[in-house]
Amino acid sequence: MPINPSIKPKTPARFQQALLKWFDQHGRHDLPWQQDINPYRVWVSEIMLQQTQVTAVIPYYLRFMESFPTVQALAAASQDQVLAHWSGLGYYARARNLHKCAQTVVSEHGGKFPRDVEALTELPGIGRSTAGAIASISMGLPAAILDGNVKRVLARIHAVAGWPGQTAVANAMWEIAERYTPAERTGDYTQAMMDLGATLCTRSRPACQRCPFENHCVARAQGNPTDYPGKKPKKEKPERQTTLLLIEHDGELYLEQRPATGLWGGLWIPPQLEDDDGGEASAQEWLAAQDLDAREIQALPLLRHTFSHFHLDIHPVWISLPLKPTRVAEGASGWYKLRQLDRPRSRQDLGLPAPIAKLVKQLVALREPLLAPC
DNA sequence: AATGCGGGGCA
DNA sequence: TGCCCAGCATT
Repeated sequence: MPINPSIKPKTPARFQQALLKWFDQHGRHDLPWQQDINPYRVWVSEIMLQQTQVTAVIPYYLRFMESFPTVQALAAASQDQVLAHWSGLGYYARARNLHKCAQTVVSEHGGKFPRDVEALTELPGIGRSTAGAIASISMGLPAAILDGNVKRVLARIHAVAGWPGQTAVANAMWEIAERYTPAERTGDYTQAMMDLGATLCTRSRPACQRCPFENHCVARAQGNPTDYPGKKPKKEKPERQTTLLLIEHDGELYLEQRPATGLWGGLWIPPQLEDDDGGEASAQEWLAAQDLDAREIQALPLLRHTFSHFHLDIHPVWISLPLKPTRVAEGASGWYKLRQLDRPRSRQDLGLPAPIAKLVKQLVALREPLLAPC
């Protein structure tokens, strides 16, 4: 790829024109949140899309909208119901913020999202970019966004060096984003930028040949579009160990609710021995301490779950009890049918972290011959 | 196994 | 203001 130093990005007006033309012809217009557009629907989609790709979000979004069609419905729901709908998406603090935000919109804004970026930003879980997306897409206001897709597109077109996590780099990109954002058709422009980043200007193997800015992109001219945006400096992830006690009686599993904030906040998991890699042996110890008798104990294969800042090695131990104990945990806890836990639709009031859902699935497979004799 | 995604919250 | 925090899909 020859380097052409004379290449220049388009002026804002030409940029908008080319982008909107591309969007009209090749962009996606049939996504669920592009139908019946209103602030509530756009807001929910934006929060989900912050962390997950479109194809994964769609089923969650449809289920969410079916259960909570309005901000009032969401505000009236229990946090457990909301977390259950979020179960498997990750970043559960966002679901908690989503719920809190709905209640704020109802109690302090009469059930209407405020029609201005600054006021939107005050709401829990809504930052500058998400506020811009809601304002432009659902209200037609001339507000800029700078999500991951837009960062990638702009960083490449202008060959912006550095990692966008750095304040100076982010500020430079916001300035470019504001400069390009048009006063007319702002919502279409916003969706077009996100669409371009998601479908053509992808992290790896960008489809530059099909890009409307192929001949006006500095990174393309340099021949190294994937060098932009700059990478986050990486650091070592520590490893932590934990033993999970999958306590089962008669097809039911014992679960406890996590504290409201922090890791897996508000979600339901089996009793946990933290910083423990003893597996079966420490499970025996725990049972003795609880004065419980197990009918059967079986260590299951190690499950490594990686969080953003550490690895968690989960040592699951399946414990089959002959009798259901009367013991009650400090916090919320309960016994739940394994086969219901295994079907998201039938555990509408219970959020499970992804690795726990995976373990439940394994357990069901293990138990299936016993549960459903043919 | 590495990567990245947007915002909250704390020193 | 600059860090650290958080869960999963994709690659």
